[in-house]
Amino acid sequence: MVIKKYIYLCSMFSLAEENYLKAIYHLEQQAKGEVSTNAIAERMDTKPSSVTDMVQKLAEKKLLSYKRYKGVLLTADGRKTAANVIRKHRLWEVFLVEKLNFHWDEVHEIAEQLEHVHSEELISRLDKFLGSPDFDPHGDPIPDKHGNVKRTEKKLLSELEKKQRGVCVGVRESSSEFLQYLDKKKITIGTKITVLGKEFFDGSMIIQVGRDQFFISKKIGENLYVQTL
Amino acid sequence: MVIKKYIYLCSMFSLAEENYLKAIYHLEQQAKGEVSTNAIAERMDTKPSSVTDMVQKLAEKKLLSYKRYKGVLLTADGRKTAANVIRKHRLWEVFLVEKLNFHWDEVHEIAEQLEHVHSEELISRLDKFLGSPDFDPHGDPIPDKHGNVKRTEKKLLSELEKKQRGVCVGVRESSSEFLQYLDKKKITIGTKITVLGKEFFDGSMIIQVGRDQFFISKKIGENLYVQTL
DNA sequence: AAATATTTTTAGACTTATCTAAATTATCAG
DNA sequence: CTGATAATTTAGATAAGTCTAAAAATATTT
Ligand SMILES: [Mn+2]
Ligand SMILES: [Mn+2]
Ligand SMILES: [Mn+2]
Ligand SMILES: [Mn+2]
Repeated sequence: MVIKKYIYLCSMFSLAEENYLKAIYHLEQQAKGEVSTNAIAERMDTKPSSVTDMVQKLAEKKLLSYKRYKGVLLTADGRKTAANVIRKHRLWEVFLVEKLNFHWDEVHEIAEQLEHVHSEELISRLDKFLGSPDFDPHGDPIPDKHGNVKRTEKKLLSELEKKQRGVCVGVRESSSEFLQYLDKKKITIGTKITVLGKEFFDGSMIIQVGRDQFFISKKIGENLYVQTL
Repeated sequence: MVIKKYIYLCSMFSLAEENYLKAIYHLEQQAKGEVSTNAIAERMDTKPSSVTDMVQKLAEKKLLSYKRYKGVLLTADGRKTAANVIRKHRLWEVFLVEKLNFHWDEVHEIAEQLEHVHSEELISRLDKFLGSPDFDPHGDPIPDKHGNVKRTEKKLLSELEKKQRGVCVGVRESSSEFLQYLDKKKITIGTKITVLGKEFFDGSMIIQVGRDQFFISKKIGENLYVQTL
């Protein structure tokens, strides 16, 4: 029996290419307009010179548009490819939490690997197996197979005013530390939160979660997404 | 947010290293004794010179013992590492067939990718989720977490004599073509087969499967494992 | 508008994993 | 035992993706 070579190469994009596309996709959403070389380098924890190399390669492949010194923008192709990687990442996260009982702060690293497994059929069946979920365990929307994302109305908890009420629909940061803090405070996706007080000096708040009332810093409020009720 | 680099590198072995270890492990089982450079090259579909390079690297890492011109043998470490990759491959194959309803001839390629996802916890949970299966969809034994394999008594269908009866417990080759042939003939793991006749000239047989009786070539008989009843 | 600082790109080097071609060692037949 | 053949290794090249250091372009200050 002869083993097939180039599992990755015979698929369309390399692991490195997919990771760059994903990073650029996310950066495009945050800061509207061209994405800078340095921004990509920082997000990917690489050097700007490496980014320039890769960006030139991706431009040749028509996945993004690039003019020297002017930053990049994904093309329709590039955006679709990136969204598909993100779709896979988030579906796998759902699998890990719903089926393998991982905790929501443990799944990101593993999904970073699983998202690069190439098989349309696999993802289509995984999606069905999971009941075609719309959101991942952190409340992030799962793009459909065409790369379209249903963007929902949500704001940061820090944007709520005194006496307003919201339901937690997602986290902006999903580090273990932050997610574990939320667990300790019994906050998860779907939890209802009422703002009892807000301090303008430092942006801190007093909130009510279930029967508990407690203080949260500005940083917490700026990393929790809610829908107002 | 900063993305962690080197998901693969911070785990112990590279994709290429794991594939070499796996290939050598399989070759060791077939032909007892040292595994030759050419044999590895053929199985991996690479050139012998590439094999020499990799084998020298793996020897430095104490995963195998190597003497120039004399072939290689896995060390205990090397064997355990290889068995663990095979464990992952086969568990994922079970997942694909049992949970995602893939057909047994569709899962190998996808498992070739999934087997390189690094996370002990993932595999331990996957194993539990699947009910700690002992065999993969092709009847191959799944090594335990220490790399131990329960080797079962099995022989090739071609070794059976006239009037002997056996139950299919595995396939030696698992190409799509062969597996689809077996489906057409309604043979799968667990199917009972009776040898009605055997032709010494060409090794062909007449067998009974359920109510059907039909002719099979030597090649078929040499790729089907059975346990005699 | 010129000087300075920052960002971005280029040039050249390194690592991993691969290849071809040539050299070396082993094996086998006479 | 010796020469031919086969197997294996070495040497040198290549491609992908990264890095450092230096050059070039852009942005910001004064
Ligand atoms: Mn994630
Ligand atoms: Mn997520
Ligand atoms: Mn397989
Ligand atoms: Mn198998």
